Amino acid sequence: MTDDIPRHRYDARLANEIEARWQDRWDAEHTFWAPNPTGLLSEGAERFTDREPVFVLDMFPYPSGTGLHVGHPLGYIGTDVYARFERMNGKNVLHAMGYDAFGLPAEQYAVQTGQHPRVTTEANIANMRRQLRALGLGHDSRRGPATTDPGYYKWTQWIFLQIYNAWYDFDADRARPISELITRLESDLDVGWVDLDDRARRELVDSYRLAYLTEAPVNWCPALGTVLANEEVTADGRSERGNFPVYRRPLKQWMMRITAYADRLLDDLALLDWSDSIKLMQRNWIGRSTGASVDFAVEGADDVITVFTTRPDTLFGATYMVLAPEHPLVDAIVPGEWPGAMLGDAFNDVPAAWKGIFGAEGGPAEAVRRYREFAATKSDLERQAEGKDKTGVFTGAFAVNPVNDERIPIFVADYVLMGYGTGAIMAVPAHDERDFEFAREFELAIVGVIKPPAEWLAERDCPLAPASEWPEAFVGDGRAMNSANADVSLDGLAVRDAKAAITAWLAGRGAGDATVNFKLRDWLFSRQRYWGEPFPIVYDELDLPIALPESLLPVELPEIIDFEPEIVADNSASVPAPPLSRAEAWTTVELDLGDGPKTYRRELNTMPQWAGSCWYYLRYLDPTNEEQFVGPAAEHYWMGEGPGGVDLYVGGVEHAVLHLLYARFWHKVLFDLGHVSTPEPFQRLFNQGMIQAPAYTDSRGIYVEATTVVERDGGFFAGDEAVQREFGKIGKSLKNMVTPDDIFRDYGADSLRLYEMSMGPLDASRPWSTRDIVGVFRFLQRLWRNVVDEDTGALRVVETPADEETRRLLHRTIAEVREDMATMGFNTAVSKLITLNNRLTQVATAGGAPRDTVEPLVLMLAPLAPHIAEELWSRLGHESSLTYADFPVADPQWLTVDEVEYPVQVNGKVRGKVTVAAGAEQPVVEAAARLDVASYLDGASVRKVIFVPDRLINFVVG
RNA sequence: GCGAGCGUGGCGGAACGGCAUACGCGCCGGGUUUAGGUCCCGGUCCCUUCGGGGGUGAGGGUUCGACUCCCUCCGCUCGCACCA
Repeated sequence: MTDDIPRHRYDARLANEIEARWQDRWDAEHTFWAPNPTGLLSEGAERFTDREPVFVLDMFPYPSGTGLHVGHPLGYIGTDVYARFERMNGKNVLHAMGYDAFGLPAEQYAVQTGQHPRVTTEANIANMRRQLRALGLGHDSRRGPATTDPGYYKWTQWIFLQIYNAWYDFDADRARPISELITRLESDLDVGWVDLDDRARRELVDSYRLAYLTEAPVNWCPALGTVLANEEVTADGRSERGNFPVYRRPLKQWMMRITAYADRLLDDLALLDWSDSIKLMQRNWIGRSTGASVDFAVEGADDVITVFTTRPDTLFGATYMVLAPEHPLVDAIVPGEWPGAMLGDAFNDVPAAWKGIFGAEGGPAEAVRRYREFAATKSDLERQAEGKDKTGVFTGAFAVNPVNDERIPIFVADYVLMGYGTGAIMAVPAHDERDFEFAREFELAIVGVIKPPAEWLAERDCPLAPASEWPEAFVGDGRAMNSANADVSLDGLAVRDAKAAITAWLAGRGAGDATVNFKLRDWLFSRQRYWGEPFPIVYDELDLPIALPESLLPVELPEIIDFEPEIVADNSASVPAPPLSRAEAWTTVELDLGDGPKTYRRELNTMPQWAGSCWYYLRYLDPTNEEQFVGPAAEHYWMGEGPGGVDLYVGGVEHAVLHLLYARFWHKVLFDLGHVSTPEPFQRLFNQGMIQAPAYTDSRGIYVEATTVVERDGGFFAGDEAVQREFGKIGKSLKNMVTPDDIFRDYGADSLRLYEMSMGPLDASRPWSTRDIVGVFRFLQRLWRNVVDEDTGALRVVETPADEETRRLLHRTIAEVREDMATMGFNTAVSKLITLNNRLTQVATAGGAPRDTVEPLVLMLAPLAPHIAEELWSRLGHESSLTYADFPVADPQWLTVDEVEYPVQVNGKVRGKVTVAAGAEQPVVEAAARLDVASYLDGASVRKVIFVPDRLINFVVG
C-alpha cells in the first residue's frame, strides 16, 4: 500500500532524513559558532568584523529525568527563529544553552536510587541535548556550561567572594570593596578602631558586608532532617513530602544584602524593555512605601518602640499599639503583674479578654508566653486562612503617644508581622480596617481624626456619628480633625499636608522622621543540602567566617555515599545536620592563610539553586576562560554599553520575581565593582506562554492516560467509560505527556517548530492539539511539491518571472513577514507564508513554480523550518548553508498597487465597492462612489464626505 | 480583599479607529482512487420573503465610523495577600 505514496513525497520519513543530515552538517561546519572578537573562541572573527553582535538568551532548563515534553521548547523555538532571522540580517548572533543542574530533584532522586546526583544529572543533560539538537536549535555548542561543572561553580564561588568582600556605600549609592571600608573605619574616631580587639574589628566589618551571617527563621522539618522552601510546606504547616510537622525556627544562615539595592532595582526598571506586568510584579515585590517612623516611649521603662506608618497624619487617632509576637522588646516591657487599682484610671481592671485566649492566670508574662507559642505554631498560611479573626494579648505595658501624652495599651498580636516595617505598629482603628477589627474585638477606643465626607456617613446610615459608632474604618482621604495639641494643629489640613506637618513636628522633637520602607527582605542564601555549590568559607577558632583566597577555588563538593538527610528527633528543639557534615575528612581543613598552618572548620551549608542561574549568561560569553569569570573584551563585545546587556531574554513568567530580581542584584554588584559594563543584565524580556494539554478524569476524579481517550458523540471516552476533559500542565501527573520525540516520529521537527510558532502569539498560553499539526505539515508538503517532483525527486522550477499579481503578493509578504519576525509575531508570519505558497500552488505550471518567488519563500521559511529550507535551497543550486543568506527585502516598486478597491459606506455601513486608480484624488473617487451607491443617496442630502485616501469613502447623509 | 490581564465561528486564532472572522483544524460536497487513506477542487458566523437584516461576554458613551478608545457590570486567568 505504501507503494502508492510517491517516493519523494515530503513525509515523516523524508523529513527525518533531511533533518538528521542538516543537523550533522551544521555541527561539522560549526554553523552556529558565534566568534568572540579575541581569545579562545575567536575562530572566524575576521569574517564577522562588520556584523553587529546580538545576544539572544533562553532561561536555561533544569535537566529533569523525564526529558522534554512539547511545552518546554516553545520559548527555545521562538528564540531560535529570532536568532536565525537576525543571522540572515547580517548579525553575529550568540545563542547557546546551558543547564541549571544543581537542585533538589536530583538529590532526591539520588536518595531513592543510591546513584550519585552527578551521574543522573549528566545522563539527563545528555538526553536533553539530544532532544534540543533534534529540534534543530542553532546553539553554539561550545558555550553550554552546566552550573554543576567545577569549572563553572568555581566562578559562582568567586562571585560570592566579590559580594562578601563588598559593602554598600549609601553616600555614593554603590557597592565598594571592603578594603575601602576598613580604611575608613580605621580613621573614624567615633569607631575607636585602635581600641577594638581582633574579634570586635572583624565583627564590625562583617556587619557591613553584602553577604553576611545572621540568625534567620527557616522552615525546619526534623523528621525529614532538612530545611524546606516555603513551597514545600503545606497549608497546615506540614511537609508536602511525608506530612511531617514543620517548625519556624531561627538558624544561623548566610544572607545577601539585596535590600541595599532596593531603590536601584526599582528605579532601573524604567531603563528596561520589559512588559508592564512584570515590572509591576517586581515593584510590588520590592514594595517601597513612604511614611514616617515614630518613637513611642514605654511608660515606666527606658525602652522606646519605633513604628513605621504610612499615615503619620492619623497619629492623634492612635489608641493602642501592637508588637509582632517575635518582637525583641516584648520580654523587656512585660511587667510582673497586670496593672492594678493603683493606677486609678480607666485601666484599673484589665478586661478578661485582654489577658489572653487561654485564660492565663499566671500574670502577663505567662499570657504573653502562651500567646507567642500559639502564634509560632501557626504557619503563615494558617494565619491568612483565619483571615480577619483577630487574636492577641495585652502585655500589661503602656506606651505614651508623643502628640498628646496619652497612655495607650501595648498588645501582642499576630496580625502584625515581624518581617515588615519595624514589627510594631501604632494602631489607628478609625482609619485602618485591621486595627478597627482588633479594636472591636477587644473593645478598644476608636477615635476619628480624618473627617469622612457626608456621603460616606450617609451611605452607612450614620450621619454625624462618632468614629466609635462607624460600621467600618474610614480609610479614604479627608480633612484632619481632633488633631491638635498646644504645639501643633493638623485640623483642617488635607492628608498630604497633615503628613508633612506632623512629620516635621516629630522630627523637631526627635520623636520621628520621614522614612521609606521596603517589603523586600534580605535574601536567605544558605541551604542544608548536598547538591549545591559549597561556600568558599571556613571558620577559625573565633568561629568567625574567613573567605578562602581565589587560589583555593573551586571548593569542590566532596564525594559522599549517603545523601539521605539525617532523621533527628521530631521536636522543635532539634538542629539540622547538613549532609556535608558526613564528609568527615572534608569538614575541617588545614590551611596556611598567611599566619601559619591552622585547622579550620568548613562551612557545611550549600548555596541555593538561584546562585548558578544568577550569572550563567555571562559565562556563555567566555566559557573556556580559566583566568576570569568573563574576559572584559568578550563581556564588552556582547553586552555592549547598556543599560541592559542581553538583547532578548525569553522565559516563563514564573521567574518574574525571584530569578530576575536575584540576577539583577548580582549584576549590579558586579557593575559597581567594575566587572561588567552595563547596570542591568537583560534589556528586553519576553515571557512566552505555557502550552497546556487536555487531561481526562474518570468518574472518581482519577486521571486516565490521555492517549487512550477517544472523542465520539460529542463526548470523551476511555474505553466505554465517559471521561471529563480539562486543560492543564503537560506532565506525568496529569497523564497527558506528549514528547517532541512523538512528534518527530509522525511529522518531523520542522512541522513541530512550525506548529508551535503558528498556534498563537508567543506570549499567550494555548492548548496543545496534536491533531492540528497536520495543517502546517500539509503546508510543507505543498511547498515541497511546488519545488520537487514527488515521483522522480527532480527539481521543478521555471526561470520565467512570476506574473505581476504573484510578484506583488511576494513583496507584500516579504514586508509583512519581516515586520512579524522582528516583533516575534511568528503566528502571523506563518499564515502569510502559507498564503504565498497557496498562490504558488495555483500559478505553478507543468514545469514548476517560478524561481524568483520560490527562492525568497524558502529564505523566509528558513528561520521557522530550517531543515526543509536548507534542503530546498541546496536543491535550488546553492552550495552553502542559507544561515547567513540575506533575508529577503521587499522592493518598494512592488508594494504599490495600480488600483484600489474602495469600500463605499453610507453612514458608516458598507453599501458598495468601487475600483479606482491608486492615489486617485477625492473628486474622482467620490464621483465613482456616488454612482455606485446612488440608490442610497437618492432623496437624501449628503452632509459630509469622509475620504481616507486609498482606504475608504463614507457618505454621511441626514 | 488589592493589583494586572483577557473575553471574536464548533476549535486554535487574524484584524494601524476604516470591508469582522485572514491562516490553520474540524465539518459538508465534489474529483482522483477497486475501496479506505493520501492528494486535488469547492463550500462552511446567524437570520432571510434573497431586497436585505443581525453579529466580536452584557449594557451605555465618544466618533462620520468601535473587536479596537472611555464608563458600568458579568465571567475567566494570573500575581500579591493582615505590608501598617
